[in-house]
Order: sequence, then structure tokens, then C-alpha cells
Amino acid sequence: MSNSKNRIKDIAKLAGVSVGTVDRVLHERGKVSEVAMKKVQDALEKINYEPNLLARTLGTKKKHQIAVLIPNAESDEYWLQSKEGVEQAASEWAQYDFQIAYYFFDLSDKRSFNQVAEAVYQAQPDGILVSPIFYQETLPFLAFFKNKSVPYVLFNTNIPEVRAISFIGQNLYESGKVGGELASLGHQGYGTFAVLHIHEEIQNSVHLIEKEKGFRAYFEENHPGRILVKSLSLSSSQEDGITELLADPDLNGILVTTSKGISMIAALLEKSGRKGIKLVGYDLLENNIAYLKTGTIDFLIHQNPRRQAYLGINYLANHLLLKKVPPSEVLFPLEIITPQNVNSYLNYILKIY
Amino acid sequence: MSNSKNRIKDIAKLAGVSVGTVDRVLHERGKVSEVAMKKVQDALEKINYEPNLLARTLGTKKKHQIAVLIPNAESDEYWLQSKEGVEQAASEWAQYDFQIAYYFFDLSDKRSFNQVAEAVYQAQPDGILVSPIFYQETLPFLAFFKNKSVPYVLFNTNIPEVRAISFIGQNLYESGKVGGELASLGHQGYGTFAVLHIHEEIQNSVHLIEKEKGFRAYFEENHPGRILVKSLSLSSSQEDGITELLADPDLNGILVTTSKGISMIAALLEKSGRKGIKLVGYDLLENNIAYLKTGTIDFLIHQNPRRQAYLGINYLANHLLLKKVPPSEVLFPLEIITPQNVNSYLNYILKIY
DNA sequence: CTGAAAGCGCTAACAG
DNA sequence: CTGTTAGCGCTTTCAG
Repeated sequence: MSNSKNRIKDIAKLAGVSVGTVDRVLHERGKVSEVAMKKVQDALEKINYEPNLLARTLGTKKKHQIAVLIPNAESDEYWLQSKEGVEQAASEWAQYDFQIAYYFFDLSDKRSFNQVAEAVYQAQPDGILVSPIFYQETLPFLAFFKNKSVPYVLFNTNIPEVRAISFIGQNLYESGKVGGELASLGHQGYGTFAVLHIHEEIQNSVHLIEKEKGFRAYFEENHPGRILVKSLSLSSSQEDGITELLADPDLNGILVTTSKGISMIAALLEKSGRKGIKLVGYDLLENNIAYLKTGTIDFLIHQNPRRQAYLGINYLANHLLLKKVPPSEVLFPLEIITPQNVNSYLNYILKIY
Repeated sequence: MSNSKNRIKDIAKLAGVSVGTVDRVLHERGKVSEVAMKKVQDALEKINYEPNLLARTLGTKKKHQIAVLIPNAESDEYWLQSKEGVEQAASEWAQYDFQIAYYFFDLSDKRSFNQVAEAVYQAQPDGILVSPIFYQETLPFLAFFKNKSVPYVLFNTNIPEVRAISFIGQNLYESGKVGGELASLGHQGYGTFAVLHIHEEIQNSVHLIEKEKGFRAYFEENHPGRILVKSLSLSSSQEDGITELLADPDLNGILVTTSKGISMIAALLEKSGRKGIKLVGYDLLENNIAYLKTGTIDFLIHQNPRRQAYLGINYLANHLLLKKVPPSEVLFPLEIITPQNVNSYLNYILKIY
């Protein structure tokens, strides 16, 4: 009974109504009598109808607009990569009349988020991709669109209670554990391991605390009682605390939770001349890559911002066009970059995204 | 003058001919006078025409068939994963009338390849995805289709001289280097490192030799003269040589180049009771994952067969439908799996592919 | 050789 | 409320 190629015309015939009526119930456009509705629904249950998307989008003049809210990409390598992922997805959906509007806000200024939010209200997009860095200001923003039943997907940072159609990111806690694992590779004995939060605004702290918890959990689970974990939270200007830390003769490894922070530590470590301290950081930023290749940084954990954003647009487009519901949460693998495999990542990214 | 939305009708009007004629020159169907041809070409140069794919595929009744030639997936976890990638891609392209026909051959029997090849000749597919395990028998097979200008993409193993529209795989040499890096993590001093080829048919040896070269190169570049690299090539029945190897007190790390081989070594290592030997293998097979989680295996390098196959089908479909030419070679990143990040991979794969 | 015209499956405007 | 109909842009017969 569930044949593959059923057209709208077929179900109309089966139901004994016209295609117009079928189309109306399919799209819940109203203006259908109870009895007609029933007939169509019965027919729909008998045969398995899958709309032909080609015909659908060809026959409709609707243009979809997706609003993308991310931190200013100009000044920031990480967010630039997100933007590239969006662009890639956008180009693939362009033929279906999807259009992307970017709204950049300033990472260091909550009010800038409210400003772009205002612009998004005006634009009345059909879907939204947002990285909700600012918790408090994101809440009313998304509530507004939830109310208008405009779908939105979150990426990078999650706010579960806004009930997005999907969240795309990483498990930060697990990420911290991998950080611990990498920082301690080859160290079986006692020692000191540090987790540093650098350069980051206060708003982001939940993000970083999660990683720190994972980092600590790793040592508790795998080297209980044998290892001291230190935590330092610094802005880039306070190099003193770090210099002091690097002087600790027991220090064996460091995880820096912010993608931009690790290269600063790498520089200080090189200056100090110390060897044997494992440095673990995040993401394929230019500086990070350079220090990884020289061996000062030992490992980078890749958050894959490109693919996160790419997937976000895909989910939105599929939802809008096909009413496909995406997974409510997809957590990316915790990819480990080393001096030996970094080139394989860089080459791949160039070709694929 | 290259406006975006130019229909075939527009260029017809501009050229002063009918849409039928334009369509004929667009598809080189012949039956067009020199003068008409000229007019259309002139028009085509004036305005930038991009065909509407939706309309194109809707208006044509052509069904595309893609032949997939891979080793029998029933008995083999690795190839099963490839097959799953094909299925995923197939489901995404189904609406465009793409159909997949599988042709499984026996990894241990060259003649079985010739048999399925025969079947493929009969089927006259429009595109081919093949993993060319058997060099000699693949050559004439692909020559046949090159001659018929049926596009084919290779994955997993490359044969550059057949000039596929694309090859998807990994850089085996670099992969071996990463294997060396991982096997030697935490070992600064002298020592023995082994690279083992297990379970594999002779036909595959090029594959494995490449990895071994990379493995050796890693040590030469990073620990010159200080480390002894041993190489052993074994079928699964010859456990003696391995037991002997494991008894070597200088042994620090092992890379097993075949995805199925590593779990056998892991079992023997556990039995021997020795500690501190780094074990590095390939791929997320069930047994491998189990040994990784218990810590007997330290690292796995992920070849991502799912995504390789998935991408292969995508390239073929895009080529057939859109005449898009894929990158002639895409080398996948050398993904490193550890006890701490393995779950993040397993969860991700479940959701995405 | 060439133009006209009938679809492909779906949407949406329009009479009734 | 409901059926009919004219497209969407491209392909593909089919007369001429």
C-alpha cells in the first residue's frame, strides 16, 4: 500500500476530491469541510505520500530568508570559520531560493546583540541560526520568535530551555576530559597540571567552567590523589601569574580553555626555555597551528566551527523546505590535532568546506 | 550583463530562436543550423545562463543508476560502514531518481571481482563508485567505462593512472607517520617500535607498505638513530612471532596497519601481562573499540569509511545531475581516537550518518 | 532543421 | 468550501 511514487493527483483521486483540496489539507490552509478532510486523511493513510520537493519549490515563489547571528567575524578567526561554513551551506541551497542575512555582534558588548536583534525583528526571517553567547539577551529574542513559530537552531553554545529545533556543538565536559588525557600523556607519576582561562569575557564563563570540570574529573578518575590540578583565570595583560606558574618545577601539563589563549602561553613557555610541559589548546587558529608545528603546543582539540555552522544551515533549510525535524542535539566528535596530522586537516578543510 | 535569473526562454528571445533550439545547443543534441547555433552562442555570451536544476530534473524522466563495487559487507565491519555511507547518500538523492546497485566481491578471491564486473557491464550504470582492491582486474574494467565515458570515482585505495573523476581516501604515508607519533608518545629514549601487517592478502600490500614507510620516516625524522623499527608480516595463525616480539624488553610501541589485526595483538598483549607498550591500530571496529576502552589499545586512527563512501556518491550524483566536477583527490584527515574521545565519535556517527 | 505544445508535480489564484 | 486552471523552467515529442 505504501508505493513510492504517489502524486498529489493520486491521493486526490483516491479520496474523491480535487488536487486543490488535497493541497489545502496538506498545508493546513483551512477552508476544508470536515467530510473532505476526513476523506483526504483516510487516503493519506492508505498510501504513503512523499511530496516531490523539486516540483514544490518550482511551483512556489516563496523565498526563504535565514538570519545568522554570530560574533563579528572580521576580527576573529574562529567566527570567521563559522561564517565560512554558513557560506558553504548557503551556496548549496541557493538554487532553492534560500537567502542568508548576517547579523554580527560585538563579543565584548552585550548591547550590540540587542541592536542586531532589533534589525532581525525588522527583517522577519523564516529561520534563525544563532550562537547564543549572551544568555540574558538571547532569552527574550528567541521567545519572540518561538511565539511566531519561526524555527531557530543554536550552535556552539547551548541554552536548553529555549527549546531550539536543534543544538549543534560539543560536550564541553567531555572535551575537558580529553584535555586532561592529552595533557597527561606520558606522565604516570605525581605532578601538577593546570587549566587556564584566558582572554575571555565573563559571560562565557559557564562554557569554560564546564571544560574545567571535565579536566578535573579526568584526573580524579584516572590518577586519583596523585596529581594537583591548578586553575587560573586571567586576562591577557596579567602575565605575572603565568610566569610564576611556569616556574613550578612539578608542572607537567597545561590546558588552555580558550582558543585564542593558548598561543600566548606557548610564547611564554618558549621564552622560559622549559621543556617537557605538555600544552593543550583549542582550534585551528593560525597562531595555534604555527606553535603546534614547532612542537611547543602538543595538541589542539578541534571544535570544527565550520562544520557546526554548515550543519546548522542545513538543518534549517531542511526544516523549512521539507519539514524534516533535525536531531534536537548533535555533539561533535572531539577531534585531536597533533603535529603529524595537522596538515591532513588543513588540506581537507580547504577542499571540502 | 550577467543577471542572475535568466531562463532558457530569455536567451531564446535574445537569440531570436525558439526554446527548443536553445535546448538543443545547450545539450549538444545536434540538428541545429550553423546560423542558429551562432545566434544562440552569442546570446549565451551576453547573458549568464544558469540552468534551474529543479526544473531540469522535474522535466526529464531520466533515472540515474550508480553501481557500487565494494568487498562483501556482510562479513566485514569495515566495509559495512562504507555501505552505510552509500545508503545515507542514496537516501538523500532518492528524490532525484538516483538508484544504487550494489556489487559485492570477495576480498580473498580476485575472480569474484571479475564476476561482478561482468554483471556491471550488463547493467550499464550511469556512474560507478569502486574501491579498487584488485589492481590488475580493475584496470580493464575501468578502461571499458572510460571508453564509454561513464564517470567513476575511486575510494579507499587509489589507482592514479585510471584517471577517475575523483579519488577519496587517506594519505597512507602520513597515516603511518601519525602512527609512529602516537606509538612513541611519552618515549624519549632508545627503544624498539614495531609495525605489523596482519591478516591481509598479498594484493593489498602496497597499501600497507605505504603506512610502514611513513612509520619509519617518522622515527628517522624525529628520533634519528635512537630507535629500532621492526616490521613483521603475519597471517593470524602465526602467533609465535608475535609472542616473541612481545617478549622483547625494549619494545615500546606497536602499530598494526590492518584494521582487523590490532585486536588480536591486544589480546596477546593482555595475555602476556606486559604494561607500558603503546598499541596503535586502525578504525572503529567493535573489538577495537572494546580494547580501546579498557586501555589495552592506546590509539586508533580513523579512516572514516562511512564518510568516504558518502562523499563518493555525492560527487557522482553532482556530476551526473549538475555536471559539477569534484576535486580530483580528497584526502581525509587522520583522525585520532583515544579512550576519552571515542564516545564522542560513536555518538556523532549515530546521529549524522 | 525548427517551432509549438504537452507534460513533470505542485502551488495559488479564481471563479463558482 | 471546492474544483479548475494557469503557471514554475526545462525537456521532449511531433508536425511542418
